[in-house]
Order: sequence, then C-alpha cells, then structure tokens
Amino acid sequence: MRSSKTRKIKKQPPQPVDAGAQTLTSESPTQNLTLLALPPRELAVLEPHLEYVDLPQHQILHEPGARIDFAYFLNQGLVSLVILTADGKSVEVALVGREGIVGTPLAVGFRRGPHRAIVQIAGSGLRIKSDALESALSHAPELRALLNRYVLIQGMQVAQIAACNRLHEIEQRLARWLLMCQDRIASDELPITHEFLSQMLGAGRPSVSLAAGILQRAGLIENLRGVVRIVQRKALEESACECYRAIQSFNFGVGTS
Amino acid sequence: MRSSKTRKIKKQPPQPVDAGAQTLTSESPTQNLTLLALPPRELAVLEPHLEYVDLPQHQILHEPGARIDFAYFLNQGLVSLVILTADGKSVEVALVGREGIVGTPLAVGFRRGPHRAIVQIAGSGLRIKSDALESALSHAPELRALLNRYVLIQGMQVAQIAACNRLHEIEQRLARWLLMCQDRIASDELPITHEFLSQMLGAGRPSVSLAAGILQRAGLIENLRGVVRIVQRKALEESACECYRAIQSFNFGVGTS
DNA sequence: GAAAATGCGTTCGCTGGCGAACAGACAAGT
DNA sequence: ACTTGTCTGTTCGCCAGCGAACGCATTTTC
Repeated sequence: MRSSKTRKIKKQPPQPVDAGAQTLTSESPTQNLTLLALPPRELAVLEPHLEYVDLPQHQILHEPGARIDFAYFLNQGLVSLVILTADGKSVEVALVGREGIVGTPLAVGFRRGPHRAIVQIAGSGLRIKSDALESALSHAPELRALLNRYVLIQGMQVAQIAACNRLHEIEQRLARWLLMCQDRIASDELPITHEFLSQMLGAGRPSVSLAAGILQRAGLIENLRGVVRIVQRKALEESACECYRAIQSFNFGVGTS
Repeated sequence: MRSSKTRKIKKQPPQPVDAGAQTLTSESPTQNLTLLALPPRELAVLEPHLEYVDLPQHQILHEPGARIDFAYFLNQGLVSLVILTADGKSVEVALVGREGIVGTPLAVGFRRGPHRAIVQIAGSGLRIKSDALESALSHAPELRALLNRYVLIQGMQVAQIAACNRLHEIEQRLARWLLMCQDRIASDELPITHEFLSQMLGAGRPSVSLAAGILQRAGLIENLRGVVRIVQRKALEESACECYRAIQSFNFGVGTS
C-alpha cells in the first residue's frame, strides 16, 4: 500500500480545461496520423468540430467509469491509459501518441471506459465532442474503418504488455517503456520522474531507481532530476525485451494477407 | 526456461481439421451470442457459409503470425488466446467462449494476428472462411458493429488481465481464471491440468499446485487428476481479485451513455 | 500384466522485487 | 539567506515465486 500522498497520481493545479482551445485553421495542419490518413472529404466532415487544445503534463483526459466527453487526436505528446486498483496501485496498459486516438470506446458508441487517460508528456492535439464524433462516424466510413483498426491494434499492444508484465523483469520493461516513449516524442530527453515510471510499470519506486541506475552505469541513459536522457538508443534496444519490437511491429505489418 | 518436453504446449494426436464438419441446419440452432444477436436478414447472409465443427481439447485454431483461415463462433467450450515468448514461456491474454468470436483480426480486414488460439475446454462451434466473412461484412452492418464492439470489449478485458498479471498474486489469479472458465462452460468440473493452468497464468507449475492446494484445503475447490472441481463458487469469488468482477462487467454495462 | 506416460504433491535453495525508511541533491518561494 | 517541497540514491528485512528435482499415483499402451 502506498502512502496517501501518492495515492492520487498527481494533484492538478487548477486549470481550465479549455486553456488554449482554438479552432483548427488551414495554417496549422494536424500531425495526427489518423487524421492525415483520412480522405479530404471525410476530414472536411470532421474539421468544423475539431478544436485545438494544449495538453499540459499530468492533465487527465478521462477517468474510469466517468463520461467521456471528448476524443483526442494528438499532434505531439504522449498519453497513458492506466488501470487503477482498489488499493491505490496503478499500471499503464496502453500508450497513445500521434499515431492514434484517445477515447477509443467512442469508436463503437460507448460513452465510458475503464481506464484513466493521463498526459504523460505535454503536447497538443485536436479534440472533438463525443456527439459530434458519433454523428460524423455515420458519414465517414473510412474514419470508422481506421478507428476500428486502431482499436484492434491497440488491443494487440495491450496483450503484449500483459505478457510483458508477467514474464519480464523490471530492467527490461523499463527499457521498453523508455523506447516506446521516445518513439512518440521528438526529443531524447524524457521529462518524467521515477515515481511516475513506477506507476506506469506497476512497480515500486526503489525498483525503478535501481534499474535506472544500472542502465545509467551501463552508459545507456542518464538520470537527471525529473528527466531521463537516452544516450545510447541502440544499446537500449538490446537490453529491452522482445516486447518492444513486437509492439512496434503492430503499427504496420500485421494485416493485409 | 522450461524443459523441452513442455515447450510445445501439447503435441496433437493427428486429427483431420475437418472432423465433424457439417452444415448448420435449422434443427441445430447456434448458441453463440453474437450470432443470436444478429437480425434475421444478416444471419441469412452468413448462414450458407457457416460450417459446424467439433473443437477437441488442445486443438489450435491459429498460430501467431500465420494466416487466419477461419473465424469461429463458439457454441460451447473455451478458447484461449495465448502469447508465446522466444524462450518458450506462455501467457494467456484473453479467453473466448460463446459470447464472442475467435479471429478478431478478420473483423477489420487483417489476416494475421500475434496470438495462438487454442481450445482449452472441448466444445463446438460454427466456422466461416475468412473470405466469406469479409464479403459478408460489407452486406451486414449490424454484424460489423457487433464485431467491432467485441474487439473493444476484448481489449478492455486484456487490459484488466495486464494489470492483474502485474499486481496480483497467483492464488487470486488462479481463482479468477477458474471462475472465468466456469462462466463459459456448463459444468462445475473443469477438465484442465495444473500444467496447463501454469501456462495460462504465466507461472511455474509448482506455484499453481501450491495455490490450488491452498484453495482445496479451504474447501473451495477439489483437485482431481486433470480436473478441477469447483465446490464453493461463492467463496471462490471472495478469494479472487477485483479483476474478476471487472472483466465480467465489460460484457454488458460499459457502454450506452 | 508389464512398461511407459501423464499428472499431482512436495521439497529446497535462490533471487527479484516489495515496502518502509533515511540521506542528500536540487528547485522554487519567501 | 532560510524554508519547504520534490526527486533520486541507497539500505535492509522479508517473502512470493522460480526452477530443478524426486516420489508417488493413475492412466494408457503394448
């Protein structure tokens, strides 16, 4: 059992959810891969309902069991889907960047989901109201197909994480997480604390610090205050488990024949 | 590392895959909940392509990375989706009974998936060729919706298992598995060995025997040779983790507002 | 009936990781 | 300057579970 201080993952400084919201203009095209893959006609259907939002670190996009009011198409940054247990522990079960969408339940008409969606690395994105998305879906078959495909792929990734959680040790899992994180953001400096890492990996904080220390002494990463810098990307891949490559591979080659 | 004897989950007695195949007749209506939920018009689209099959224990329906030739709608029995690692270990990541479908990748047009699908408890079902399913999908919007919804729900279940694998102990996980298994078959006698259980739970066989011994001494179950009998269902639910109820709840209440 | 295979129960040494605790480094605010 | 809060590094006792091994019972095969 964790202390009550860390039971809630992070106390939010009070900030209006609408901070930074503005309409998408043609001067600021999206970088979200799902939106980019849409045919122009369908993008035009969505566009009037898309709203630009900044996503500050640790902002919570939706809570387990609560209404999901928006779907988010990320431009940059990283969102974790997390399961919280009754005794205050937590594990990350999926990781979303600009390749996907936050709010998958909406893709099949559900308005609630069992996960917390929390911004791990600050970024930005376009959001759309649940109602607007649902009515758009009936006029956008390609979007529907893309989202359903993404739901399946995310399921595969979750399954791999399930196996990894059971079979692999913390050092390998830490390496995997750092790599998956770096794949989704530009920099090689990941602004994240060991405490947060421990909650993503479902491990104790000392275990994370220990594993991170080993990786640091091996010259693969560097532990700064609230920042992990990736020094030797290639070597880090070596010390990650097979799950890393497996999960990455799901983003393309699985389908079609 | 396991001994080479147990590396392959089970050597199959050579049996023709088509054993017991025959056409679905109106005298043998399906018990598969997905098929039963279809409007008659769409069921009629599928029916000429559905083929009855017996599913003997330990039959493998598809292998990771290999072509998926059929989708299966189970009538009775239980199929596990399993991830195999390079070093010969295995974990179950999902469990399918008559509520769903085996071959989810086909729902979005993929022909391969990363899991092994293996029959845990013998049963029967209706299968359909991948091609037939895909062309049927374009004329059966309700089927498409049902399958996509199932893909999402299965993803939620996998996520819960991912958390469970990380956070809960083997005794609780064993109880969860036995309950989930019994929910999907009629009897209270589960024909499964500790060895298989250990591969589903991603644990060592002695750990399973030990946990099963504790549950037996507590009067909750009875360990026979190749069979686990559930004696005190209610009490068994008590000793399972919260994940059991969570996973069950996904099969209904999550969606719609 | 004998031999072989299968499955369960149990033991034992070992280790990864937990949980609690404390010290020291750094950052921000006053 | 001092204080307070945050973050990392490290220690320590403890235990769940691993992996290998052995004995024994039951079932299957020949």
